[in-house]
Amino acid sequence: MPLSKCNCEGCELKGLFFSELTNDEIEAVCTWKDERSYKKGEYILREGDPIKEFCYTKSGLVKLVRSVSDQEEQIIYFASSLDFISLLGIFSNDTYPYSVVAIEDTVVCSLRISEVKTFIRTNGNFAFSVIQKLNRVSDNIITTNLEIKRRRLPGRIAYILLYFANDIYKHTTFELPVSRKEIADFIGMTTENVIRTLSEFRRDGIIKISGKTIEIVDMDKLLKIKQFG
Amino acid sequence: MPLSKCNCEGCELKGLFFSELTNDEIEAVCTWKDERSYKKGEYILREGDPIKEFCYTKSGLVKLVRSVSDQEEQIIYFASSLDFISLLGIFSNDTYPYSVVAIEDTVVCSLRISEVKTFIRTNGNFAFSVIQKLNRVSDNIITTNLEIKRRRLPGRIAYILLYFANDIYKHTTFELPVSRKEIADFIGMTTENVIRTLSEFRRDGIIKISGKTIEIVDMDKLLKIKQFG
DNA sequence: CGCGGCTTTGATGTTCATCAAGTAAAGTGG
DNA sequence: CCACTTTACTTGATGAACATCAAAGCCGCG
Repeated sequence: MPLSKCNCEGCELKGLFFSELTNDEIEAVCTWKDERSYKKGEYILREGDPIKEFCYTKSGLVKLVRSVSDQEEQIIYFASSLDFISLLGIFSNDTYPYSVVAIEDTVVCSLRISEVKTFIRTNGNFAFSVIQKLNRVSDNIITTNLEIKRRRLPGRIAYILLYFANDIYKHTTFELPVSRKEIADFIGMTTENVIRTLSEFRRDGIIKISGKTIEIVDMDKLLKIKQFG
Repeated sequence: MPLSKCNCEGCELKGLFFSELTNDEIEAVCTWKDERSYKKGEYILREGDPIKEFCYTKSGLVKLVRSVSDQEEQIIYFASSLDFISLLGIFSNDTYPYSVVAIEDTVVCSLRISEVKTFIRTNGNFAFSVIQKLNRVSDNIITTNLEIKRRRLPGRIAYILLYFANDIYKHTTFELPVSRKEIADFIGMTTENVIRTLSEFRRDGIIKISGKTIEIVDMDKLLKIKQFG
């Protein structure tokens, strides 16, 4: 996995993450930047690994997972492009409390955490920018988990289908990037009941399923289930 | 609710929150500091209010709640002394996405958010300190919610009892600061089932209950229920 | 006193997990 | 490429976990 040539100036993240840095500073960043590609299924970070880098996704889709017992894991969050994947405890822990796995081909940009920490201490605007972004991601994770928690099975399934349709793919037809089991691990239900609910939605004409492809046919009904189910 | 005189130098938070500021800077902080006391049950912040202050609890106990419908609310977290209560989205939102209510008599210290933001931009070490602390709190909330989510009713009750006993009161006998309904709103179950489970624990000789007072009698058994229930 | 909120218990039905069994799909080695 | 293995998916039957409804006791407060 080779280092890429420095092309931060053209990176779509510049405006997001580096808006507070001067071009000279960005030059400096490039000397310790590392851009890597991961295939679907590959581990990007492993639970328990020492935190050495500050990572974010340039493109692709990843899941944050933690194992809660042998054979059992809990999915914390799905992070899409331009999200941070180093966040939970990155500045307060020494090791990652979760793993990050690519669920689609993903490009990750990593900065050495020590250098990021130095930048935070010396560049207040950069620090503020980091706080804002970390804050937004944590907020998202917390809110998403609360929204899931207050719903029952059909509502949870509706929620996640609409999440992929509206937030990730911005289309009513999309390829489910996750297995039924992964949905189950995310919403805290069993695989069988995830499948059953999807089948019911299909029988009721709310969605069409063919393998991993989902088409939302009756958006209104799905929204109502999300609201009241 | 009067402003207190400036006594930050002696505040137990100095080492926690202000360790990165010089005495002169702390002096400056004091000119826009506001310390207030709240009685049990009082609202400290209200969902939807504009975020003008950066608040933390000096002493007491509060709950972070959000209303999810008429008659229904969800408890996000219990914050004890020296916790931050302004966190979720404080640097990325304009209004509070949740309310904060005192569940015991509580003293809250508030700093004007605009001044805190300025300090973050001009004092990198302060910024870093804020990031660390926000990070730790978000991490706690996320982890707690995941731990609750993966358990069933008895495990969830055991979890919250042990949380109050070990983390908050550091004693096996304590006054439950929350109603049965509030426990229910936190763990995502009904009030009746919270009561039923507590009664079962009592019948099984795991705890003693008299009103709000809880005594943990069989710690081993409670720990096992927390682990496997 | 009496009202309203909190608590408690029981009865009942719904929701969900578990177990079982079978099918489809996807990877593996010859 | 095909037999083989494994993994993902699907459906049904059953029982456990939980919500809901109902009713009554308790307690603080006006």
